[in-house]
Amino acid sequence: MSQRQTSPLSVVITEPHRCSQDMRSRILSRLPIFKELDEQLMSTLFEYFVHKGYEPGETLHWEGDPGEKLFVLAQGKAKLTHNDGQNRGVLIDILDRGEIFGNLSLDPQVNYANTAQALTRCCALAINVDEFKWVLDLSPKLALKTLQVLADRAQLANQRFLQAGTMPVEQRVARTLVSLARKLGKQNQDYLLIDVPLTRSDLADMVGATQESVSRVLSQFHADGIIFSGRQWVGIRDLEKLIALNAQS
Amino acid sequence: MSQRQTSPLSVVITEPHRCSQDMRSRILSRLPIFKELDEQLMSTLFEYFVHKGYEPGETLHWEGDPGEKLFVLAQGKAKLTHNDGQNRGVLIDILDRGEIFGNLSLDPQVNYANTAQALTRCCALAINVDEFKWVLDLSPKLALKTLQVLADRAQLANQRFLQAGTMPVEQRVARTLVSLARKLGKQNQDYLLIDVPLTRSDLADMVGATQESVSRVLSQFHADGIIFSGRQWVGIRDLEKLIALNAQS
DNA sequence: CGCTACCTTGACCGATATCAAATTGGGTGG
DNA sequence: CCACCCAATTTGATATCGGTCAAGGTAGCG
Repeated sequence: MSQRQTSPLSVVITEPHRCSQDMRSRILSRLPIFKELDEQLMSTLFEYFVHKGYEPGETLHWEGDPGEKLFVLAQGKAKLTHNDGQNRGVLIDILDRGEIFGNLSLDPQVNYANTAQALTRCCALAINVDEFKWVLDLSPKLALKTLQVLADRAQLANQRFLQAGTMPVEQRVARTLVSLARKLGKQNQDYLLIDVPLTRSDLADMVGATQESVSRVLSQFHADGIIFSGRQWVGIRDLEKLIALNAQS
Repeated sequence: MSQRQTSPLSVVITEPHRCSQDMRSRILSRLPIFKELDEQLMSTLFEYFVHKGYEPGETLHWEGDPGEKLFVLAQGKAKLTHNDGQNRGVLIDILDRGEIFGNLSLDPQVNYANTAQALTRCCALAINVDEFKWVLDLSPKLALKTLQVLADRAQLANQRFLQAGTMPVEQRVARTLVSLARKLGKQNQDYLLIDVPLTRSDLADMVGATQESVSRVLSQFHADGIIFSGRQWVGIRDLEKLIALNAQS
């Protein structure tokens, strides 16, 4: 136990401010949203996307700023947060490769409703909403897919609100870990790593609790042999037990 | 004070299961969503809408059922809720005349994410999502408007979640009353009536608290001369003070 | 006028937030 | 590879908001 440790999290190798042309169009064409687009349209649409790299901690867009763009994460991970003044915030979602965010309402008059911040070195593609709308006119299916994304997010938020009032912190943490594992899990030696740098505070902002409470819960889980953790990372040893925890009651 | 009281809430006079053809198209054409549609399209779209009346307590659609339709409330009030098993639920929004709800994702494969229930006698127009989509193909602007509705709702839910963890119940109730007053307020003699039948439980489901806690808070507000209330209704005497309450800290 | 669903009040207690120190993981530079 | 360092984490003690359980009240519909 006294041996030297390094964080088990994946290191993103992308050069900052750069992701290959090739990768860009590959990412885009794989997106469910663009699946049913005809090729002609797709290539003109892709022209409009600009790419940019970000270092961990850098902000892709700020809540409250004019919502000029729509983003797609091409590489790395980012977090989507919503703040209320200087107080604590909500961590709405962890964004992974291929996810869409930014001004989903597609109305440039509307400000960004949340802030996107890089968790790892990452690369994002962005398009002006006006240009996106222009394509939308040609393919309403795109709009439907966008609707779906928003509907899911609204749904998620309501569920969180519900759980915040109903369940004890322990269950909320358990549930959150499970869903993170499903989304970002990476199998290591003898545990399932949640492959993204997440502080206890981040986790706290996801479940609606304090950093300290989350820490206590994780300590307990650790003592019970359910998880394995370090700074900014959590590995799951016993997913079953975790699932059982949030099913009961 | 010993004089006989009747609820000050407005009574909806609509015949059940009936709202005039005239009213229907008037309601629809006034909707922001349909504002920019050309007349030809609008009239064909309106053909698809069917109307139906509901008694208080009746359900317009159930969470979990196949999301076949999109609704527009033509008259009366309804509430949109989200439940988790038999436990407590969330009251997502109070629906007023002209508001859209139902399966906003417009994917008939998706189930309704929430339940809509009449609070007063009311009348709603409904359209099959398939038919709506058909019109969508002709006018993508419609989709944009729908996106806006969803984006707002997601935003609202996140704010609620944030407040649930950050603010004491008193402030959450104050804030909720203010927003209800803004949306549904009707000026009476010496108070601003929130013109919709809302139980303490409903209010509790909006702020994420128990009926009892809400009752205590309202009692306090009453003692402080801020509000005036009876069964299923609340009137606001001092809106300023209420606003001050949720602004502080 | 009576009944019942809705609302109020009280007592008690537990889960969490807060405040306050330690402790340490693991990145960095030598 | 090792020593250093600091932000991230853990842990403790304490206060308290608000949930739960349990009776009563009462508004206002029929």
